Amino acid sequence: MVKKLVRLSDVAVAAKTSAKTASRVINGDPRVSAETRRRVEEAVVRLGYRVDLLARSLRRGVDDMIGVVVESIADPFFAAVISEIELAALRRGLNVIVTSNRRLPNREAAIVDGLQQRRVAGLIITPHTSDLSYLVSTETPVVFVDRHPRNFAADVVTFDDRGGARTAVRHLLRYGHGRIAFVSDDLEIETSRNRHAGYVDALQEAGVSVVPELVATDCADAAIARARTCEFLDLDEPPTAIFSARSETSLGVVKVLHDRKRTDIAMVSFGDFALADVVSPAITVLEQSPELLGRLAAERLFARLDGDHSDPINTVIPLRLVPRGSGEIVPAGSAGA
Amino acid sequence: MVKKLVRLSDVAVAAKTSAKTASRVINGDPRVSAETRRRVEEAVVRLGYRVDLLARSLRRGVDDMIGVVVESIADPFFAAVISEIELAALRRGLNVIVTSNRRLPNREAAIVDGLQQRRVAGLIITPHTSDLSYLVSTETPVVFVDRHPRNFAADVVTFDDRGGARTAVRHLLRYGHGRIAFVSDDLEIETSRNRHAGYVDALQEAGVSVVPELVATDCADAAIARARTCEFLDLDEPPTAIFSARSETSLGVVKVLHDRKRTDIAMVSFGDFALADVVSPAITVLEQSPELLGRLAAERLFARLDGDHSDPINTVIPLRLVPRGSGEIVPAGSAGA
DNA sequence: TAAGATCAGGTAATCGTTATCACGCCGGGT
DNA sequence: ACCCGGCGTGATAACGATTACCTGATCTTA
Repeated sequence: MVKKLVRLSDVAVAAKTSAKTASRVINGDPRVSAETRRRVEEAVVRLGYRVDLLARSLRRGVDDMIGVVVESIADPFFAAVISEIELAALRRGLNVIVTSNRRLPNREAAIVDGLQQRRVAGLIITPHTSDLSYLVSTETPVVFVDRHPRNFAADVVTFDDRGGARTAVRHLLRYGHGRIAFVSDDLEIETSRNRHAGYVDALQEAGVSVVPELVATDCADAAIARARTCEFLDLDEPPTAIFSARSETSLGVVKVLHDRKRTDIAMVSFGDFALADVVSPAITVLEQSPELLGRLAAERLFARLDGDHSDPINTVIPLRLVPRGSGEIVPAGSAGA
Repeated sequence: MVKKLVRLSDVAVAAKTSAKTASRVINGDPRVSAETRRRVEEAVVRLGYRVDLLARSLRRGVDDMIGVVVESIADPFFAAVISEIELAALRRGLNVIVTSNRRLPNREAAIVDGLQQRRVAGLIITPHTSDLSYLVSTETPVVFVDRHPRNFAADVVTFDDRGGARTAVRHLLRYGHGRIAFVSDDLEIETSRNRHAGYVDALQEAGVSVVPELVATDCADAAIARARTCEFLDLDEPPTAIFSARSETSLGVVKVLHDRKRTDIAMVSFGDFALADVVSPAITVLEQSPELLGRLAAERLFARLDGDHSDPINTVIPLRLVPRGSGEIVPAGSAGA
């Protein structure tokens, strides 16, 4: 039924030599005479031989593949991260196996387990649960992205979430806003927590108190962000500005502001998104580059693969505020900045 | 250096039985006595044994992994397709290797080659080059998505590109447009070609001739689409409507129309995108569901994996026009539909 | 010229799992 | 009493490539 595959030993026979020598040719070992090499190469082509990567990896003890675990593949942010990692891996002759935890509590451990059983060369993980005990005793190099793992020493690449949020909120404060709402994902997620902390930092240093009714930290998707934004606008004393801590939630906020034609409400988004510069007013964003995140993570991982045994490195990517209009709206009745 | 892994034979020794029997327990073979089973399970837990998936796949001849080849992982469309495939695979206990051809001519063959050398259980491919000779002699089940392969019989799942484009252009014609521009990616790509054909169909059946200067088929990204749109608008006789054959190009078109405040120009986009309903005017789109595409492709592939040997099936997903405003703009000086 | 180095090539073991096949053992049908 | 069949089990051989280790032969070099 299944067509017999061509093995290395078949090639060896055809080239009148041993499997070992054929292997040498395949792997570019220089200690093979030109003549033998030629014969082997000819046999490879003639028989249509192709290395069995599973067998090779089994023997070598490590697969030429890196595992990537993100929250969601469909999220443009993670999609960009993955894409960049794949590109870097490609250059190094590695393949990428992508998995998403979809925020399911037990899924992360199961995924990482599975990847280790495949003997991946390395892992790049966006930790969701904080419990990483499942890989405590691992030899596999791991790099964490976007979030810090708890109780686990490894390279981490993140954005300056807290500092960035502080910058964004300061920006709004500077334009005279006193009632600034905060929209984010669950505070269980480290990025949300840090961005919230930055929000609080900025308000406190300006002597503005944090109003609980202006803080919504349960926006797992754009739809929920929409609902919360509506609630904000329906308050007796609605906010004059909104800081959205994530692109996904920003889509919800923008949608509501647009539907209600509230061009008087300022807004800054943590994270850029498509058409942010096209809607009216254009959205002021804190620019974060998922590509850079992916690239730096891949570089770190590769360094480890190359035997870098130094202490874990913590890379923090700074963020840049890109004013486009929505963040420079002054509150009604104000004289402006 | 490398910690010795626990092997199945170690488990066997600890459980005072043979490797084969231990294997039987691991794989849920019923022909093991309860007592032996218990001893093996205990040993597995005590030693922390984990199957080596590489070894298992080598022995079995097939890896529990499916390979997915798309054009770009970062493209929201493909990201959604991949995400859905991954979900389906997860339910079946399979993992997904994701690769992108990035439109590099030789890359596709190399990728598929590599995946086959890994003995993937199946492949889901968005064919880029039309030459698929590299997998002609394959046993591996393959499903093509979004585009048809040339000279290769296999399951294919696509959208009704031509019919959809026809619908979109008819829509514009109905609103009185006579000068309708066409913006798309290269016609080398089958989807572009089909959508262009649908565009021509609609014009011809309405007795409108195709004007070459209103057709731009070289828009590989949003930036080029922007440039072409500018050129259209600068013509002596500019179009009154634009049909953009892809979400990516639509972003470029929308950007220009917005920058120039040309709210008098109608537009329909093939493919929805974030904020399409928020910009002004909201963009009328032909709704295509990448999730459905991914799901159907995965279902087809799984059916093949389960031994379905019937003739290749061609699945075509219909599209729905979603009027939102931009497609219902009537040309200046017209009385309307 | 002899000892040592270098080189091409080969043999056999190994990676960890699973398939093949054979072996006792027990109960039931004849 | 005897044979058959199913069951639980295990020894051994794959799966396909690589690596550790070993041959000879050729080439240096003191």
